[in-house]
Amino acid sequence: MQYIEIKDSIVEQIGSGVLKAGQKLPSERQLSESFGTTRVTLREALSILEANGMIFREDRRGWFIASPRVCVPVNQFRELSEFIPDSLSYQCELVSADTTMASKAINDIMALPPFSKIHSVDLIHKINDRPVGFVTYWIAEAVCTDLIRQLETRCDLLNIMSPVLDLLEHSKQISVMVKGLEGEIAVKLRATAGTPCLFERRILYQEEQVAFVETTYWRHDSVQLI
Amino acid sequence: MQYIEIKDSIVEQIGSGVLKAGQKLPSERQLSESFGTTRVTLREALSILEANGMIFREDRRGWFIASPRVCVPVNQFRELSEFIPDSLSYQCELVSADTTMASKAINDIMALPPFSKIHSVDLIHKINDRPVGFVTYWIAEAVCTDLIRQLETRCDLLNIMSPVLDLLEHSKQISVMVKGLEGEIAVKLRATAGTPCLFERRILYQEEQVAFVETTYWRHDSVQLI
DNA sequence: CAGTGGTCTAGACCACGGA
DNA sequence: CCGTGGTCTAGACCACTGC
Repeated sequence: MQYIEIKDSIVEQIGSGVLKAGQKLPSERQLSESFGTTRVTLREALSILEANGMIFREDRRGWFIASPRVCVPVNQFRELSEFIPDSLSYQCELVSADTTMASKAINDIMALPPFSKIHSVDLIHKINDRPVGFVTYWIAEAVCTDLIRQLETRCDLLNIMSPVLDLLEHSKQISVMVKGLEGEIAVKLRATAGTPCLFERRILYQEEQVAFVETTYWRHDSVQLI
Repeated sequence: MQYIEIKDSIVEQIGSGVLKAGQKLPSERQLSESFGTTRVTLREALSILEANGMIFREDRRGWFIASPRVCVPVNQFRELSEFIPDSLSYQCELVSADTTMASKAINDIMALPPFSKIHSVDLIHKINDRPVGFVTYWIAEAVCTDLIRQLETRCDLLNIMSPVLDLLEHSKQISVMVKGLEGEIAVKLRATAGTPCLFERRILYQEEQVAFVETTYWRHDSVQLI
């Protein structure tokens, strides 16, 4: 199995420090020539490293060396920024935020009464300018009437909502699994369709009713849930 | 993108009930011919379905339709058997169990005093006769001196240790991430090297010392952590 | 033993990223 | 506009599974 040797060779280069976090690998054609093989076989080797989170791909941009995973708390509702080591930069990008009638997809999870309105917010976590997490919030309007306006000037949604979240904390439901990225979310995370990712969903209840849903797709090389 | 159409076509077949959970797909050569394409492109489509946990691969055995994910509690130390729906069968297979001096790999995590002995136990969770989880336990000998002997007749380790675990529960450390399967574990889970899996580690402390380490590699299509 | 999946070759074209 | 990664073709051989 030639691709195992290629993989090991690249692992060694990373371990020895010749290849550093964030650095771009040479082009697939160059690499396959260096290893005396074809692109198909080379890509097999890269896929294994990708599955292990040692390298990652940005769609049509190439392959890069991954940084060590950032720890993300799954049981606390705290801003990700608090968990980023000083050596890395962090930025949160607001993708969209508005208040609308619940769609079918939302109602499948929230089971709201007819004509309920919810806040729907999408945002992206960026570490060292790389998008690593795509988050969607669905929040019953009554829970935080002023949310959208506040997001116009800041995007630390969990901070904004922290008083509310503290109240709801007692009945939460968390779910974590692996999913493949698809569609808009894949594009926003600069991933190709089908890239496996870590999927996390947190639901908070208020009087038996779903009040708060957070859904995050994490680039799996970037985070570790704690 | 031809492989997207192929993927969608298979998704539809699964949705419509023509393909049922556990069922084997036709051979890659047959499928690629039906779709009028090559094996490479067909495998691209299958890989996306695999990343989404809709189908899974058993090394050299073929492709199968996945069952819905089983919920696995990550915050409680309860036997998996309690969480298996009645429609599925569950079995726990003891791979190895013995008491030895801690190796380097173990000490990197447990940081034990010199010459400490630990119980080292490997076991496999099987659902419907399919191995879906490979678990390794490292347990300080003093914590449960009689463990190995008890495992000779039963393999519900968490039940056996439940009184101890209840005592240690107050200081636990949990970590979840995606990893690629490799080596013996890949073989035992009938997976090919590099298959992404859900990796879970739970550590319990006793008086600032690591007393209990549980490491699980889950086939990602099979489980959802809650 | 037949057929399968795993691995590999040697090309090709296209759309997109970045200069 | 060049080079890149994404996609695809049409084969091939081998080791293993399951009969």
